[in-house]
Amino acid sequence: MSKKAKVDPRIKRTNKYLRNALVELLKDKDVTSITIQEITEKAELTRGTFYLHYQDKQDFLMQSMNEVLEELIEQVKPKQNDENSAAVEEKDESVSFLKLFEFIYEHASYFKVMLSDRGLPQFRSHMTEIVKKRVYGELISSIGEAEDGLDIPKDILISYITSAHIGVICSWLESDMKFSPAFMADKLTSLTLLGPIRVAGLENKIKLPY
Amino acid sequence: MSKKAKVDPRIKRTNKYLRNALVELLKDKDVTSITIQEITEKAELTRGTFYLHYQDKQDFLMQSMNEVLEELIEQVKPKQNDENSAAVEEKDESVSFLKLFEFIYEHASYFKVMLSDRGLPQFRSHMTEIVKKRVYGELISSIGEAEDGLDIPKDILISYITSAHIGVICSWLESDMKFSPAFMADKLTSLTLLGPIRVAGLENKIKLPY
DNA sequence: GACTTAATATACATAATGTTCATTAGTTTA
DNA sequence: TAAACTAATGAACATTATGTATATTAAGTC
Repeated sequence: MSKKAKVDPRIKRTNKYLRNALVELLKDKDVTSITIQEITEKAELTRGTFYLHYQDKQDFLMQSMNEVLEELIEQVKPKQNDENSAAVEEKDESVSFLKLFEFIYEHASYFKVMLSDRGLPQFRSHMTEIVKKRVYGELISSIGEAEDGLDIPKDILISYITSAHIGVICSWLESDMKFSPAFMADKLTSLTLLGPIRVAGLENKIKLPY
Repeated sequence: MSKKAKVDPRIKRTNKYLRNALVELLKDKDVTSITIQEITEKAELTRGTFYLHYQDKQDFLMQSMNEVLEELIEQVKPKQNDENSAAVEEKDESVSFLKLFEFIYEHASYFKVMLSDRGLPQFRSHMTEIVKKRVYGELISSIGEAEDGLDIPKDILISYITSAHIGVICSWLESDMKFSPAFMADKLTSLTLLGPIRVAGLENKIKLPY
């Protein structure tokens, strides 16, 4: 089951051009007001060529999104010893915050526009799902075990954690990655473990507005 | 400076019909694929009437959004003793989590679609700004004072808190508000104060994947 | 070099947009 | 209540983007 399906280089080229054109256009205007015309023009291709590969704009956007996010999943996935499938149960299946920040760092301009409100709305929710499953999957399972004693609904807790995670990523991207991936991963760990108030050192100084 | 500007009842009616039509359509399809044609049809108005009030679809969407969110700001704002402007400095300017949950509860169907990925992307970012300024404004100021000792960048911290907050709201809406606003406000307070791990009672059981 | 397939150029039907204007109907106010 | 105002309608029209079809050219494969 080889992965390489020998795809025509012209197709690769066309897809790349279309994808790049999209990202360029997203820097100026939001995805809603970008037309297929504009995309193909910027990509220096015919509009007909677009329809040779995609049904419509939505189809194109979703496919591009899925390609990038599947790559992200690959990167973030813990390496498996494929040769010795018995060793898979090994231990430490944990997926790191760090890997995620590193991948995003490498594709920053794409993530920045797609997570902004100019980008595809589905991108944010898709990424949130990925963070949920791939980054916090293990943590979530262990919540399941202790569930009875939990005085907070599990899905609220999970939404809290994952949304906060995505929010931190957005803020980092908007600052044009002022800090290193390692720094970010470290801070996010503190926030998750201690909570935002204690991290800020405000536990005695503040009363919350509830 | 009276607030009531005596707006023609026909205009009010038209706006209401258009707004309702939008929300209805958003239950079935995403905002991108909804046309002005469809909106006016569902509202049982002429397309010409639409252009009498709005420049284009985006204009309409933004205005509707702003109206609802300005109402939210009003609700969430601490009551001022307008008659005695000296008493404004009083104390406890705090804006409650509770008020926010209560307002959203009242307008649940609107918030649910608008915060989903079928809605206006700008809605989420606008709401995030409101939560930042109106709900955590005071908290953020006090961070400012203690800023020197802070070992985490302020904007990351703020993004963490506000994104988590919005995330919890979305999860609540998606569950069709299984819990009361008061319950939600209470849980969110715990999460902010203690952090998600301690709230889940996992502080000893888990190692984070960093 | 022959075969295959992607990209082009072009044309066309369809649908939504945004504008205009004369007419009808509902509100305000003198 | 009649006159004056203005919102909504209906209809027409130019423009733009969409999606499809087809014959031709160019690039990649075997």
